[in-house]
Amino acid sequence: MQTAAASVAAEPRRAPRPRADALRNRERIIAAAREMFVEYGAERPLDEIARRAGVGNATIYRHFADRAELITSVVLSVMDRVSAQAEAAAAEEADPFEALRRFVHAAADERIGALCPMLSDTFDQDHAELNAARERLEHDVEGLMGRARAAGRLRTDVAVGDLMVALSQLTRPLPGTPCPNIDQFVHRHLQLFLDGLQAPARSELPGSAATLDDLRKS
Amino acid sequence: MQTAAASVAAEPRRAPRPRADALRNRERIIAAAREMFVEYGAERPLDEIARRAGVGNATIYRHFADRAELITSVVLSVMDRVSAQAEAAAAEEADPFEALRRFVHAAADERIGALCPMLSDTFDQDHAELNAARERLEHDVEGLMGRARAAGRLRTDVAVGDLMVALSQLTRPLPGTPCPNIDQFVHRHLQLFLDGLQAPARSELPGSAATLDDLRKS
Amino acid sequence: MQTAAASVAAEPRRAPRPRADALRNRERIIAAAREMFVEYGAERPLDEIARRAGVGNATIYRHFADRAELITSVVLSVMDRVSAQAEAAAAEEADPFEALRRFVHAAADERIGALCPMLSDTFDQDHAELNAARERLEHDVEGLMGRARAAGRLRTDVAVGDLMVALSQLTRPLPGTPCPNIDQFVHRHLQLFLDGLQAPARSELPGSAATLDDLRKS
Amino acid sequence: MQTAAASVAAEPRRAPRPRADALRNRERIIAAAREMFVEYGAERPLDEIARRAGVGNATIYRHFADRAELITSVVLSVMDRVSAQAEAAAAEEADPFEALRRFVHAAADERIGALCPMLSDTFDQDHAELNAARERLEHDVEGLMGRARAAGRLRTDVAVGDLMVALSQLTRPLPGTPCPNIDQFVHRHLQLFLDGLQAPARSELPGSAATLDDLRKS
DNA sequence: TATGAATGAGTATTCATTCAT
DNA sequence: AATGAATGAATACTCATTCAT
Repeated sequence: MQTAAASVAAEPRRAPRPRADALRNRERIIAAAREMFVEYGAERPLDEIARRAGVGNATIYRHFADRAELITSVVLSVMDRVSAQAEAAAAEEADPFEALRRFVHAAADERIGALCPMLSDTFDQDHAELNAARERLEHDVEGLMGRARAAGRLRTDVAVGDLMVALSQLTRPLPGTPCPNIDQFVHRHLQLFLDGLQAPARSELPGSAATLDDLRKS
Repeated sequence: MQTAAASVAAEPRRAPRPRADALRNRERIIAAAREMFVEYGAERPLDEIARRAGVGNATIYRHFADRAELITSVVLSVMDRVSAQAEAAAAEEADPFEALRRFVHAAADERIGALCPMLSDTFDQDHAELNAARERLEHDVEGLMGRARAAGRLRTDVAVGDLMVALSQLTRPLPGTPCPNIDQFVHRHLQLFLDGLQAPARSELPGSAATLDDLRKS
Repeated sequence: MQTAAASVAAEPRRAPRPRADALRNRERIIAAAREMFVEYGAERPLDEIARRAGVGNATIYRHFADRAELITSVVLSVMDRVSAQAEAAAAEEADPFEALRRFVHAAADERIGALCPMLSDTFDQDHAELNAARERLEHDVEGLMGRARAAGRLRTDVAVGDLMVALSQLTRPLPGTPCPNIDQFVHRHLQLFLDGLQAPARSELPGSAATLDDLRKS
Repeated sequence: MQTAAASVAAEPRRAPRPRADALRNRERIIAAAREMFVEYGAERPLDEIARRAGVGNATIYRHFADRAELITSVVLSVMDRVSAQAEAAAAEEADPFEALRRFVHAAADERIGALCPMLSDTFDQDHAELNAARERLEHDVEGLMGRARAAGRLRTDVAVGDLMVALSQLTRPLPGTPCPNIDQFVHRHLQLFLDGLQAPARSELPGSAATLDDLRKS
């Protein structure tokens, strides 16, 4: 997207338009890394990601300055997809709670668990693109929850932070385990959790409702 | 000692009563490792565990042949504590669903998230003590769920594997953050999940109910 | 390269022609290890071998999966050279006992003492290439000894195992000393030993003649 | 029990006469170490030597300041035994060459191979007791060789250094190999070497005859 | 540009030696 | 005096990153 501006040609120097195969490699690497992160966590050898992407190891470094930058790119890519799912659910689903439910399951399928490195303390939290993506996602999810709450379908003592953290936790890969083992459980757990979210509340919750911002500072 | 040994002749090797300080060290190491596993997963440097336990690195190896043996010991220790909590809840809590609820929150406090390495594929699944501990725990939790189900308080489409995995996932701390940060959420999430478990079921679950055994083979 | 690969589609993996400098490093490492083994045995730190070869330590692992594989490669390399010497002596030396004598001195110069790790119990005896090399060497040496025996120049109560072991032992340098110190003795000792091998036998030998195979199993 | 030793009183201070069991332990340790050195070289873990001797590891340090001192003690013990064998052979064997032959085989049986650490460069060569032992041994062997030479039974171009080095080399354990494998060969090799030593010489030797002193400086 | 090779900084584990009982 | 436990200094091996082709 930063290169999009240059697309009209004109300037002969500067960002010399990426070659088609280079772009393809970049996407392959991100995709391979996303699967790797979800299945095994973010600590896999880069050589393995390279092998899985079908490129040489050094090629990763041509596209991403270091491991941190690769992780950031993967996270951004996943947030994009998840936000898009939230927007689609809001646009296409009439029933407000069903929209929320659809989003939750869709986020799991989009590998929202690959966001987990975002929560590590080695992760650079102050990153412009990332903040924008975070705000977009928070805005989308708050919209979904607000509508459900307004319709009396969502209990009133939960906020967006509660949902996002639980969603991440329930879909996180077990470290060192291939995903398939856990996958069969994920949608069951999400469904149970959603049932607990419905109004009327069946119990009183300890603590207090949290937003995404609470997460970053706490 | 020398002469004492000689008197019994060539005895194969008597277990020579562990020294008090050695026992203390052993427990400290297990405790440090448990916290480490819960917070960061089972792949942390052993040197860090040693530092946290306040012992030299090699001391770990005096007590545990290698990393695998340490992990096994931690897992066993946690399973013991969690089973004990299940049994206490069953014995002391009159209301069947309240017994289950109490167990779930207590298991979180006992760091049940430290069981996650058990699910890794490098973990030796065929271990006598471990199998015994697993059976005891499963039996205990099935007892709690059975009573709640019989009393019509627990939805009928969930089994022990569903509960244990969700419980582990929801109580795992975010990597790189000290526990307290997440702790504020954990009991909220568990409460929401428990609300979703109550009868009557508010939705239909995908997949099918799973036992602990399913986890090992899947 | 990328596109080249794509053109052949999903080829299993073509052996990609080793680079010249990589080959050079490989040979340097083997040579350094050979000297090390001869002087100090096969238990020296790999870092030391790396330093002596003038490469980084990790480079050893790029070429050899682990210490065992390095040892095997060194052994194979030495066996090759020694076999070549045996064949040259047989081809070029008219007098049968002189051919044997020439081989013995040449083998010492080829560092046959580096074969000693082959006799350790941690050494993988069942290795295809190794068995082939062993058979070739045994065949060559038996040829030399057979001719000398047939000519009545070699005593009849010795076999190839006797010669090879003594040859290895007598040429091993004293640990901790640079080769030259012992070298002045080696050829004297070999000469004395060869004199003892000549027919007619001057005494009766204890035990019985041994082949190379006896070495492996005993 | 431990005070029993002090019972004879007299001097309350100063070298309080070693206790019987302490002496026994000391001998056991030396014997265990000698076997270990011969079988596996001098680099075995001290814990293993302790176990083989049937004592605790720290007991070794009560008797020997460090590994070097233990090695020295073993070497001294072996030199003693070998010198005694040389003297017995000289005294009891009428035929001069037979005396030499008997000594050579006896030295092998006394584990003269355990002297090999003496040749390492980490070994303290300037040690009073050791020098005395070395001189005694050299004197004894020179006596045996001198008599055989005077009787015209020993070739005239060899000296004591030639014999001692070859003897050590031929009886040295292969590193990492249990002794039995090589033992069956040792006496055959020695016999062949002795046959080569006999007069008349069957070939001309390269280099020149060497004494034990040449070894230390070369 | 893409690659295979090289490297140094890390981690697991072992071992000689010291300490507390 | 003897022991079992503890420790820090090695050593084998891995991996992120840089270099040469």
